[in-house]
Amino acid sequence: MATKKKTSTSQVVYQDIREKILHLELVPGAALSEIETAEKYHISRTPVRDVFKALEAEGLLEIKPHIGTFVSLIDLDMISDILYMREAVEQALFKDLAAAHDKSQEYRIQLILEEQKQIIDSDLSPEEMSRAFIIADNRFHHTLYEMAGKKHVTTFFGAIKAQYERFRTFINMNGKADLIRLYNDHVAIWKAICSQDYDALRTRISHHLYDGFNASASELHKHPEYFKIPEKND
Amino acid sequence: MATKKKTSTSQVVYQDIREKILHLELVPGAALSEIETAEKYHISRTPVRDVFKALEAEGLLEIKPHIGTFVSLIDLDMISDILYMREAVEQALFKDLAAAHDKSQEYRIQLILEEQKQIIDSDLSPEEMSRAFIIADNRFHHTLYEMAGKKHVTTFFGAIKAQYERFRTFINMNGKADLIRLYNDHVAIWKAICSQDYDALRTRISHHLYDGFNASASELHKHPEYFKIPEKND
DNA sequence: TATAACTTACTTGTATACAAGTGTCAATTC
DNA sequence: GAATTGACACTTGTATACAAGTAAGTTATA
Repeated sequence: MATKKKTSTSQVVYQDIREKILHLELVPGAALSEIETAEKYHISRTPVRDVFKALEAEGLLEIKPHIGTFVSLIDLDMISDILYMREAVEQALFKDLAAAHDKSQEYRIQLILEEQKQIIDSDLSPEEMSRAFIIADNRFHHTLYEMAGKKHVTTFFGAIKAQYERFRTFINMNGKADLIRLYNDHVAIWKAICSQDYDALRTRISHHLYDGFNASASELHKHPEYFKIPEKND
Repeated sequence: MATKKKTSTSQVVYQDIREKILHLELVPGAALSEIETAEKYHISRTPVRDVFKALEAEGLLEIKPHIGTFVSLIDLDMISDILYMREAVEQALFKDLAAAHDKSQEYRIQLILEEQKQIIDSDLSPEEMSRAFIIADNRFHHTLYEMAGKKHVTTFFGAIKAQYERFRTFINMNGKADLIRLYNDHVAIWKAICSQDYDALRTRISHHLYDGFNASASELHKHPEYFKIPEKND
């Protein structure tokens, strides 16, 4: 659903544009032309259209027929709902995992946590560090899903998480302090799962996802044009 | 994300093929040719490709380059995970809704429940009745999401629910008895929300989604070729 | 007869010309 | 001068020819 193994040509273009959107090199609202994009990558409009359609399905582009193709605006309302769903699922799933905990699999999480610690302690540039940590962050969550026997949860959240990661880039929630906070959350969550401390688990999960999101309202005024205006329907 | 307002031509083809897949007129594993489809609808390959790509993104088609395009197999493992996520989200969301219940909005759910009752009591054919009820069923859930201030949850589940509805067609979980069971669940859930009976709410939700799914294992042998074989990786 | 190589018919991928809709801007008209 | 009209440049939508890869069937060969 999210992972596509198309032909290498369009695959490269897809990944490239996708990352440019997620890293805000292509800002929300920016116009993309099929012809210009085709010339830029030395391909024809056909594979470009395939890429645009795929990115539209992911919610990263908006194709307006006969008008143009634009990078979608960030929808804070949607991100809020995504985090809500993710918390609800992780509350249930991590609780189940704690109840049916398999010690023979502990090494998998410990390896990931160690990797995250090394990333934080490394001398990578801020950008490289945050990108490396995001990958390890996703692996932490997805490994827990898999250990709970719900590996398809990864697929679903992966498709919609693009929205959230773009927002995370915008508020620059990738400073070292933020990464350390996330790492400490991961350690605490894992410890709570192993020790079946359900109260601590619930508390940690409820803060893990939302804290960065809610602390960022002050950043929004810098580029209000990046954000979708909430519809005031009825 | 899920709802697309493309040009009418390809929109019609998209809806038509999508419904044929969901209603098992196009069975899992069946081959679809771009050229044949184009000739059938009197259009060219280009809009057909657009439709195929959209259905692939939805997980209903599988495009194998230079080999063919096939209706995806039903992945029971994935459906199980979908139901798990949906239950987790609805447990949290309906609980929140009960806690912050707004009586001025009760009429909206009551209208939907009344509509569902009329559908069941009508003299529609079994197929028409089940299709009408599924629409009203979706509206029930989605209205509750919206009342809880989480309307984007609808978008998210809508995209992945296609998988589940196809399965529901297969096991023929659309007999009058099933519809009545679903309706009674809806009434009970709504009553529990209004009366803030959290125990009853939790119990009803946990059965509402899973009961039909788990009771259907005996039906699977009829067409084992429709189902994806679980990968036994490591 | 068995096997290997090749022809062939099929698939999707790509390039490109043209159709059709949209918005801007200038010229025309009142 | 202001409003309207129309030409034009731009966009994506569509049709179609060709490229390239796959698999099966056939033929030739050992």
